[in-house]
Amino acid sequence: MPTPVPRISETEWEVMRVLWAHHPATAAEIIERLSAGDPTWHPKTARTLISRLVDKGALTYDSDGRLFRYRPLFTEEQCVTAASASFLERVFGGALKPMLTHFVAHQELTPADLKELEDLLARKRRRR
Amino acid sequence: MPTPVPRISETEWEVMRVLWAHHPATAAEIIERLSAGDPTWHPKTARTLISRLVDKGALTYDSDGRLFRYRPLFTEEQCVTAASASFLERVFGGALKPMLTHFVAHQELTPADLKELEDLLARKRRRR
DNA sequence: CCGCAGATCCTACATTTGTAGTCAAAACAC
DNA sequence: GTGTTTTGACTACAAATGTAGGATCTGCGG
Repeated sequence: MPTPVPRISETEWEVMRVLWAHHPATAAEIIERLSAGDPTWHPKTARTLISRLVDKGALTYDSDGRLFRYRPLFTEEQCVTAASASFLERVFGGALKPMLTHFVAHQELTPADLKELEDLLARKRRRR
Repeated sequence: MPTPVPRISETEWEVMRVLWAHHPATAAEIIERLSAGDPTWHPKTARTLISRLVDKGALTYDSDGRLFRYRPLFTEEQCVTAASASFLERVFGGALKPMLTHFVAHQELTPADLKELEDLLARKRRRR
């Protein structure tokens, strides 16, 4: 069976997102991109998180001399799916419709987005 | 300003859900309902979580003799909103449409649910 | 060759979370 | 009224998380 997607913590998600967007990448590159988005990132902190992600099997690397080029072991899709299922269960007790209703009701969407989602739902509905 | 919604952990959510469904409630009642849903709940564990929730300001209680009747200090709506915003930010980098698309694409919805959501979106769209 | 910037490795430490156990006081059963 | 149960208070302890600091190695600049 496939290794289950490891549990990724809040700050670890930021590291993963950087790597999904662009990999492989060295620690320095990752840190670079992280602090571009948020200057408060401490390099040491980022390195710790990278190591932990390797430990928990979310990342791996290829050594290039003494340099490591990191890359994700799971796609963003896989991790998103796992985290979403967990969130749905935790906060909405697994009930999907209330969850979607909540977001649609409370958040902003452009008319174009609304239309697009409407179409997606309509297609999905007709396809059954 | 209003006290911010405290951060509620995974297992704590189960305790909160019991209280949102029915409050005030004594520890014994809460434990009762928890183990009804999942017999593996240990009473001691539940009590610890209740205390922690009081500590972090998510619950309060009225003493009735030496008995405590607990009740939520925030509505389910408030906590759901906070947790949802945090999830959206963490997993989807704050992008709502991809999030909705993901759920619609990956989860099961009855045709009736699909229709209902479609209508909700349509109404929302026309109302602007 | 020599020191130094930068890379990885290892260590640190307070908090939060999951999961209970112990203790003392009160209430209830007889 | 004495032993038992119940309730809340306090304690325990490992794993995960957030946030770094220090030690070591090493290739590059001189």
